[in-house]
Amino acid sequence: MSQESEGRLHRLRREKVEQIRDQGINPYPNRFRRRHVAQDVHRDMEDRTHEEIEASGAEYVLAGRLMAVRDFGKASFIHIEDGSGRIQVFMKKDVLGEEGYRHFKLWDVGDIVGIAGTPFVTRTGELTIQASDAVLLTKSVRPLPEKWHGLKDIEIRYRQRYVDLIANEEVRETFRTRSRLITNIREYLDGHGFLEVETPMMQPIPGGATARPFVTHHNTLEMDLYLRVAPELYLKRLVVGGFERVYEINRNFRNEGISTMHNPEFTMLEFYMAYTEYNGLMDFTEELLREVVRRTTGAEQLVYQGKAVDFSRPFDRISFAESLRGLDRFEDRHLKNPEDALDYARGRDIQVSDRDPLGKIHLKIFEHLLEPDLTDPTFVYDYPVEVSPLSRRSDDEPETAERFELFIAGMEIANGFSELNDPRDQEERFREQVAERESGDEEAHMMDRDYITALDYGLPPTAGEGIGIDRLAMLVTDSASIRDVILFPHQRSVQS
RNA sequence: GAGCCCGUAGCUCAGUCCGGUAGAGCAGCGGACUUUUAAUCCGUCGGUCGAAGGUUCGAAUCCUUCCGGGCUCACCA
Repeated sequence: MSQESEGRLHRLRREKVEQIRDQGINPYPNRFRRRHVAQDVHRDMEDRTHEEIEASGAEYVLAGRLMAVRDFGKASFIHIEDGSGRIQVFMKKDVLGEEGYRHFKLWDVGDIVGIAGTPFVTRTGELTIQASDAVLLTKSVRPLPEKWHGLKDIEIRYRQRYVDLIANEEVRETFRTRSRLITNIREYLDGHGFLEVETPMMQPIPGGATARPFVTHHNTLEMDLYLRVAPELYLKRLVVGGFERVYEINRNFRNEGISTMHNPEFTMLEFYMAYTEYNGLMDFTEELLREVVRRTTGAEQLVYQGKAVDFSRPFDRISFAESLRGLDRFEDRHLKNPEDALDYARGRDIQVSDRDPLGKIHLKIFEHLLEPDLTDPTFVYDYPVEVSPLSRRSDDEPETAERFELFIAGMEIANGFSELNDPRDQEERFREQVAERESGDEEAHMMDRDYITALDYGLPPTAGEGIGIDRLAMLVTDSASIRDVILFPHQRSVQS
């Protein structure tokens, strides 16, 4: 089963490599210069008649992986595939010569090969290169998955992504789309005066989110370091330093559960805008996403797992409390009284604890009963302050945080808020977190004195936000699992 | 961490309910075929049935444990 197992086919092909060497042929030469890709041929010959194509006399030098062979004895049709696509090649003994055709017969599906030739159109209408020259470039010694069904085994697809990418065109397209998505986000932010920065992935004090970190150790410094759970506190230090609009697209690491929505390392966009508060941030986010989705997919509407999602209309906005009030039989007393809220949750099979503060109970109710139904992009704003330890309190309602989350297709996509810039308030909240940590909460924050010092110098009024890039990639590629948009998702290691 | 499901040839899958000589297609190998499209036709090789133990005259099939994966839940974004 394992990739190390000595399959019969693998052994035969390795023997074949030795036979090829014995014939004086290098199975891995590197002096071939490709001059064209498959797409060049398709593009050049588009809109031409068969006669024009054959009369063109155009010469192409192509290279790629041999994906299919249809052998007729003294002639063969093959398909080769390169980074741009596929092209059919006609291998004819008359043209290649006795020796050339014998060389071709050494090829196997999966080999990397180079060919030179001229285009024509076959009887069945397929644009094809008639090869005048052909050379083996890289011998492949493992059999490819089946041509028709492809590779379906999810475990092999994730563990040996290279095979998945060879076999499944739609997987390649998914990762191209992901890349385009990120490029479009960068361009949008760069075009709006943002500076892209890189802040530490290894941090002495992991901050900016409530999550269990991974720990590592630096030998020379003789200190433990944590893989970051968020770049937040560093990015805000940069706003203190005068970079008024900054962003970072990079990995975060959280030592927590794995699911279709969670990978231990995941990619997050975090950005900060000075002189904006959370309402301005919602406006900005809406324009950013509409534009990025349109540039990435070509439309402002998409279908995710059978559900239509519309980015073209103004995003829905509803306050957290208002959304709860819309629930069946949810009354004011459930909003104000923790015991009533507990009853409400337990009556609907939501796991809550007597120790949960009111805001946390409300959040659990929201997550179970409301979040899954938020299909079109929806901002939910004004969260309970108890579940928003990093955001600024509302000046008018101190129990409410100036915070919003954006939900799309039932997924939490973004989390943003007006930043807390009062150093004494921040210090106090750190102290509370430290107390929780000492009473056993591993996710609670540690004290970050230097961050307090930075705030002492003065953080201008600022709003900041994190957008989960993997989840956004799931949306634009219609992927059901986060592992389908991460090239190498983590798997348990195989015991041999 | 808990529940449910899955693991059979290189790949895609039957066979497991109801125990009785491990199958198919593709790929491979040999042969025919100079415009095919999952090419076709003839022949042929290929298995630690995830692993270990147990029940049984006999286990891919029933039982137990373990390994790996998927989904749901919990935590989280």
